Amino acid sequence: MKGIRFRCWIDIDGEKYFGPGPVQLLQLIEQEGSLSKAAKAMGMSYKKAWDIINHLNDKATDPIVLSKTGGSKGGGAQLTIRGKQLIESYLELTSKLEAVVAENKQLLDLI
Amino acid sequence: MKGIRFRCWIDIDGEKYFGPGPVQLLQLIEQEGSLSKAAKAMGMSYKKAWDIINHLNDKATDPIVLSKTGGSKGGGAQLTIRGKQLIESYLELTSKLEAVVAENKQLLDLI
DNA sequence: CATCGTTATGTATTCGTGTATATAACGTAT
DNA sequence: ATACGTTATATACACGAATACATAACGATG
Repeated sequence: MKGIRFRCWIDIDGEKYFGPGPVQLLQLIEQEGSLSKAAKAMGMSYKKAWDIINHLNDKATDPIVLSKTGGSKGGGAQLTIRGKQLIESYLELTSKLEAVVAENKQLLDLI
Repeated sequence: MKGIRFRCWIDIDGEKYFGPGPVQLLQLIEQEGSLSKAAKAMGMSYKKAWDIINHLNDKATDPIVLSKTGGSKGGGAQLTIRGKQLIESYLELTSKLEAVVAENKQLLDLI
């Protein structure tokens, strides 16, 4: 089966900063309230998930995710307002791109 | 420096078939008349370039590149009409996507 | 028929990335 | 004070992909 696909992401200083992977991870964090559960839910190692979130917070002017250790539930993680805005704006953009792609599927007739 | 980037490609049966790399390679083949020169021009090993072209022709209903061995110049490669159409249509699509991205740069203000 | 530059093809090796594994720190509740 | 589940962090290992390397085939030309 043939199909047109695309990927859109944000670069900072030439290196990948934010894209489909982080989006899904943030959505799962919002849903689960936990970084380890979010990582497991998307079949990703905790370390990689943590690296992503750390990088996200590190390079941004305002934090994207707030996390805490200890407590009865062991700790947890949640999105900031900025984090939620970031997801929303990104999804808005990708949905526009998706629409353009859908309008140009005749490209597939060439192969 | 921050920026929004994207990549668009064609899948066949879930695997990458055609994207930015092959586009550039095809353009250089058209310009040079040679696969080895095209590969060298984009700093790619000849083998990888050949694999790409082979895969391109193999999966398509009509060939994208015609090549010949031997002769006074050793051989050569050139695009078919289909190949040229493919490049043109692909670039048309990506330029539309580029326009959408450019209209949504305010996303960057969140980080 | 020897030469030449290209296409065609296989194999070995390097390298980056993700995963696995291990350990520490944290703080609430029992 | 102990237990628990999570965040935080470092190191070692496995895997796949890209690259380097090596070699054969091809055919016009002189």
